[in-house]
Amino acid sequence: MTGYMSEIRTRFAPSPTGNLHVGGAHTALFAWLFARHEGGKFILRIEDTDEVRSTEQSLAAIYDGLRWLEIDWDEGPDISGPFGPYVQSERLNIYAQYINQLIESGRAYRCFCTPEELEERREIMRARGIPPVYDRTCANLSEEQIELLLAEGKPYCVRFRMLETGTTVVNDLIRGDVSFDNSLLGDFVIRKTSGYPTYHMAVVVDDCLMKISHVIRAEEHLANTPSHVQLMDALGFERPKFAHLPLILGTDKTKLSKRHGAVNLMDYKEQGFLPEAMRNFLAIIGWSPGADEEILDHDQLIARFTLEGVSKSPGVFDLEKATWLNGEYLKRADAEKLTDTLLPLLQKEGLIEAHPSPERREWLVAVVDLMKERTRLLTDFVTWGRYYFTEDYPYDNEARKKWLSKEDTPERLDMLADRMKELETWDVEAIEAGIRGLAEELEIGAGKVIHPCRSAVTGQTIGPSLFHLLELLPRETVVARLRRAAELGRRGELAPV
RNA sequence: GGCCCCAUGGUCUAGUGGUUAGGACUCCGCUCUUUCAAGGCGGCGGCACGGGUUCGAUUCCCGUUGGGGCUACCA
Repeated sequence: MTGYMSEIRTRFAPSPTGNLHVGGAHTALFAWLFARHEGGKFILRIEDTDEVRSTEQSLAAIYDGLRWLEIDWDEGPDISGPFGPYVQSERLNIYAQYINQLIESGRAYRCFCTPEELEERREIMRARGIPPVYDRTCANLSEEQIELLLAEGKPYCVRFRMLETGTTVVNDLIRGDVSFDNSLLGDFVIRKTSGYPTYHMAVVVDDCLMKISHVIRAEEHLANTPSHVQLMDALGFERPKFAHLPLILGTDKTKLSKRHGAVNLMDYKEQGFLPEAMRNFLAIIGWSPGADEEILDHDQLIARFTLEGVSKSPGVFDLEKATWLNGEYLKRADAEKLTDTLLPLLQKEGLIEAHPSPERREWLVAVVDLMKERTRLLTDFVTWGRYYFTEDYPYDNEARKKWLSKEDTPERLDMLADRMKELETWDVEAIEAGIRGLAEELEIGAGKVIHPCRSAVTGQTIGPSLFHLLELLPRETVVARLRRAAELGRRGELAPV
């Protein structure tokens, strides 16, 4: 057992300003996997220091997304814990205390520059090629000057006084030592004019107060880390360990964002992804177990995950591969369980009643079992499996072209309908025997009966084993469909479109 | 522009101072079957470039190039 002080604690600290982004889910997953692998704690903390953009709705969306992926947390806004509250807007007095402490010790100072002035000066610095950091205009205001400005009621923010010389070295578990030249780092704002702390202030105070042992976050924060580290040092906090994860990129290799299509994690649920597949997929972007394996379930991911396996370079979100992986999960899925997740979708499409009877459900499980071999997304069941549920299914162009519009098809379909009617029993063996028997009598290949039949009954040229598929449909339905296609064919209504 | 990070096929990646550089997705063939968007088999395709170090570099160092991130009173 490790002692309390050396307990592994990681956190995911999203800001509730939108849905749970795929990138955020990736970060959360890695931090969670690390904690779980190490037998530590995973904390959820809400960083709502952006008073303007934070919403209650986003918070709910974050919960939904994490729960969907089965990422659970040990401490958080909804379950409390020894270091709460876990919502930053409820910790304002804590930050205020540290900010005041910093002002008193001289490591922070009031800045009366207006945003407009700052912007103007930044432009000039940029134009001259000088690092556009705060020029410290207010860094050395005298007590009198400050009193005066305060008396005037001039609005101000508070800035942290960074070290002016030397280097700040960030030891990153993934990238090694990264050094930054202090002279290039500016005094950043720790308290906004509104009185709210900035992210930089809150994140430092909370990570330290909440005893986060490993700050695992996306690489976009690496450049901010020297500032955080100096703040921690000034506050007398012990530095946590850092691990900056590679970013997820879009196919154009830039940071994944809205213009790359779906970036909201839950959009993938809508698209028909299974949470375990998405979790697996996210895990293997920027991480590898080292061996030639990539299909890993919940427990395997936890067992294999290490920071050493995390790569330094960013990875592209390849929807093609995600879809393939989802298909693998579908194949391996338990038909009963899969039926449960599919039911709402089928009901939404109006393909099945709200409360199927036990028999009906049993039938559905058989359909799902037959279909899951060749599906890649949950939505495939709806688009490719329509014919199991309704007579209102389309005849696709391949089926029309190759079989349904052929001259001898109607007659064969009618003969097959007769044959099907006469079968003693309605099961796979009888159906197969009936179909093959007809082909033999007609002295044609079995395919010449099978394909038209599939085309007529499913409207498609592809699908599961025909005999098994027919067995799952009522005999009358099959006969009716054969006759209907024969009739439509004769009337020339099944020509390719 | 400045600072920081990164660099193995189109994509995700394994890997080593000496390997036929391995796997997966995609793509393309072939094959099985009643079909393929299923299965099986096979194939195309890669160490960014230039210098070093070394008997030998994909691997170590430097540079270049390329890509990305940060440069907010957003997080």
